[in-house]
Amino acid sequence: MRDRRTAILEAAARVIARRGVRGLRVEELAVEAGVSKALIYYHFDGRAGLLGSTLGFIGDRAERYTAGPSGPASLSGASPPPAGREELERSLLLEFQDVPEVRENSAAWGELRASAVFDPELRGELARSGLSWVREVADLLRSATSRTGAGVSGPVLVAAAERLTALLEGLSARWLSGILPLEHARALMREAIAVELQQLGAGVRADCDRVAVDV
Amino acid sequence: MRDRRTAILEAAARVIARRGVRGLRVEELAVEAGVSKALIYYHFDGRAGLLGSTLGFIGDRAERYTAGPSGPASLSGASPPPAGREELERSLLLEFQDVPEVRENSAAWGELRASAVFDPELRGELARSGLSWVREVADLLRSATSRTGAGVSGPVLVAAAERLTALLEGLSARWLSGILPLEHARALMREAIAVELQQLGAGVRADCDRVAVDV
DNA sequence: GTCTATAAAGCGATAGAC
DNA sequence: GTCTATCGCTTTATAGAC
Repeated sequence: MRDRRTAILEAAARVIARRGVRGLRVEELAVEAGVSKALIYYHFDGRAGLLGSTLGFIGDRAERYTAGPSGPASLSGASPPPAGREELERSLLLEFQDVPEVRENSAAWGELRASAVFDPELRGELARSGLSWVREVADLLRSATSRTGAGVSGPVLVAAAERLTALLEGLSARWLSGILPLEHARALMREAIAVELQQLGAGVRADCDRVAVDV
Repeated sequence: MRDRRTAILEAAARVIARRGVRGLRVEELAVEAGVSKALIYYHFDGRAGLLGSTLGFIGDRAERYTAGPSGPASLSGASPPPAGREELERSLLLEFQDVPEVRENSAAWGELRASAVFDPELRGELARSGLSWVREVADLLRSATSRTGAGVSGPVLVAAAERLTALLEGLSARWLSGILPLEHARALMREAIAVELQQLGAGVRADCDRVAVDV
């Protein structure tokens, strides 16, 4: 195991995912992390400081697994990144998996985002992580449209990225609160990607033709 | 002022919008409502019962201002509902206004949705309200596409409605947490509506042609 | 750095008078 | 129906030993 401080942050992410930010009790966190309560106060500046650090920790971790290799498959070779659209879909659908690490990160992230509405101290980190995420998705959109959609301007890509990331957060919230099945959320996300790409001029041309025929 | 019970619910919506569900203290609510703590326990079944009642109250209020007339302008006559697309935009952009009642409702709704992730008791009401909202938006989409997009199937409309409502929630969360300016949120929402409508075959035909020319 | 023990405060909930 | 007063548990936070 890594140093105690990191162990506490990992435990905090787990507890937040399970109980929410308001449900996080320093004592429960201590048990989860296998340390004493006092040690948490030694390493962090009270409960508030702990939450801030945890938000940063979760943001970093999310960037790591979003930007990283696409799992076991990537072991098979040092091939250059896959075609833009696949990479885009992979990246955005990554959040919709019922595996502990992902669910934990999504839940914790959603909690901290919701908490930021009432706690201005958390907004800085939230804005920072959000911005880099939007930029990343905008880049993926550019790659995905580089062949067919040449000449798409930056702001248009950024707007599409903002819509896709905001949609992802909305769908994620519904999934986590149990009112939207996982597969349904994935399907809606995939469709949204297709719609945005088509709008940017990278969609399957037939779709656009079909629509025209309907008229 | 109405009866005390209603006054307490109104105060609860205000406090939740200000402090969040997590931050709601019975004592603070008592001060806000101008009553004693004990009276709250007399009218509601503890804190949990109070939250449940408040969720219902907020849901009803949201339906009222979503389905209701479009403000002062509607005083001018008993004209039938406006063209589908305008009505759709009006309905979805209604949530993005920096007036107390709307902001309060949005914030409280977002809070209760976030709380439902960790409190299964809140999910029933959430699912009920969410479903009727999706249906309403799907109906508006049908109206907006009835001329040019004849023959669009129900499930396709529902999926588009689900994407738009989920996007709205995602954008709303960002607006309320102060990382997305109100006007930017409105613009993104409007664009999303345009993109979805075009996909459904109701968009300005020229857009699709333009894309085809780019190839 | 890490623990045990304890102080201090917060908060939900109730009793009982009016 | 509404209030004042208070109880009692929970939770944050710190003191001080090792």
